[in-house]
Amino acid sequence: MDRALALDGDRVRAVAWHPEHGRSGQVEEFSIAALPARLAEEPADTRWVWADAAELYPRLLRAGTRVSQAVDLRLTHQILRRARAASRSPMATAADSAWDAPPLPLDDPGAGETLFETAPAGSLDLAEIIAEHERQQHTLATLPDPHRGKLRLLCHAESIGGLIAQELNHAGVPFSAAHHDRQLRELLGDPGPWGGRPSRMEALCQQVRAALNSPQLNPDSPVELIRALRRAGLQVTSTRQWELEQLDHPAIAPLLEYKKLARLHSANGWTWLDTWVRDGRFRSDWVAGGVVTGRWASRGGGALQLPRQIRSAVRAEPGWSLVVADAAQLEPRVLAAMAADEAMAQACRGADLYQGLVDAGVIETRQQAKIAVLAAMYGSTSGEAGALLPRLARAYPRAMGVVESAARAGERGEQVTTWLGRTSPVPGQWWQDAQAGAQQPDSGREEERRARQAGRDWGRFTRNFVVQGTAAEWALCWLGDLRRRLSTIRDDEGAAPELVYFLHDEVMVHSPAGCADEVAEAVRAAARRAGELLFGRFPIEFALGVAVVDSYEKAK
DNA sequence: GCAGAGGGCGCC
DNA sequence: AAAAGGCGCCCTCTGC
Repeated sequence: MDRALALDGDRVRAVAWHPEHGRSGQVEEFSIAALPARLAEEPADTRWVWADAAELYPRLLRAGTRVSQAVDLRLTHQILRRARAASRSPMATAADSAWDAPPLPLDDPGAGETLFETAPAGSLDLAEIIAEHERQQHTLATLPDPHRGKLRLLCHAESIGGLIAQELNHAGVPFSAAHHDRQLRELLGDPGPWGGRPSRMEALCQQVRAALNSPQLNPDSPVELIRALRRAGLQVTSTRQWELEQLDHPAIAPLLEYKKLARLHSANGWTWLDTWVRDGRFRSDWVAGGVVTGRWASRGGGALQLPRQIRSAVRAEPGWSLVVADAAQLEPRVLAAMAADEAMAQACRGADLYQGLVDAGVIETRQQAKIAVLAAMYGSTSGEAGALLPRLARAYPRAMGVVESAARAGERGEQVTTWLGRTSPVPGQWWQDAQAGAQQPDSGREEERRARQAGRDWGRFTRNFVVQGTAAEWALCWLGDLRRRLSTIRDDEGAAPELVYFLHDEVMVHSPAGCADEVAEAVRAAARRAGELLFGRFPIEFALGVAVVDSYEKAK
């Protein structure tokens, strides 16, 4: 049984909704404060339906209440809306005019194509929630097989992801501010007295100024820096690390060191620590489905870019462990499975796919295998990568066929879909303009070049979209199934493990030390389940690295 | 004084 | 030497 919830000020309205009979029962109304108790009365298999997990779930979590499942209408809408619009998507074959009915209440009038391009819409009332849910369920129910099953799985997993994002926000990553502070002082020196440069950075800055004979130089300004370097006789076109590394000059070593520290200072220095770390937890705002490909995003704190340099400050609490797991070479494995490429799947058997390619005699060295595989998924064609691609194409024509045809579709401006049915956006106006420009009677070589370039660029995007997006689907299923398994694990004292971090193909669980091994096994079991959910009996292995550690730095 | 663009770099 | 997908965030600089 579904039960829809709507928030209206500090009141909650709820009504039961049966998937086959439509709405049923009386509308109840109660205060927001009574919601946790009301949820606790409901059978555990109730599927809640709400506009958006971010609206209600944080309050429930603060009140100590968790829900096992809840349809997130916003996330589901996002998937279905774009799928419906795509000409070659599974949705296109569904005879469903209901989905064409615009504008849906979740849409902000005048907004761009995706809901995420706009500020969060206001909350929906109960009638709107029921109507939206009915439309979504109807759309899903009328799809032909196998799209129905796949898209249902995707929407379900996405909604669970919406819950998990809020649960991660609530939990936070265990983080030792004292340890981080010690590390900052070691690397950067003492913090500047009035927000100035820390002492080691200041010393390096002076060295650079002296070596370049530019006493006023601000090394944070690329314009000033290029000017000063040129004055010193160095022909530079940018201040990028790789370009500076090529130069032979006494200013370069301290400059590179300075830039490294400046990055640490601005991105994860004391200001960051004060802003994002509180009570021993680093808290960001996770955004499930925040990226077009289905990957997650984060708002604030740079949760998805936590530098390796500072990961030693991520520490389990005393008596607890971190169970850190990452999926090895997830994207090429996903590609092998979605292409049903048995030869490539054979090379995936083992912890190291790249070595698998070497052992299969496809490519000579592991390094070359890595370059070739990344090139296949990202669409690079030049240099060493380009030269290696024909080897892959000969050995694994099915897998290469999948990414090649996705690229060709993108070059034509068409949309592509992931394995479960997430659809890529249409190229923007700039792309249409470039194509139209080359069609004009007076268009010249420059216009044609631009159109071809835009086509190739979009082809690289769609090529990567199918792989990155399907990998995100695998990871979402992995995460969702792991969450279910964790809910039954406790140590001898009744303490429960909790998910605290998710990074595309990597998860972290903060677990009582006494059940950490059980958690590690759950992580492995969830990965196997994710593979089955997506690819059924197709024999593809998703190798995991799993570590039980006290600090994140020891995980890899 | 603020918004947005671009450079640069961290993560996958 | 630069290349090849997806991001977020900080800094500087520009333009209003």
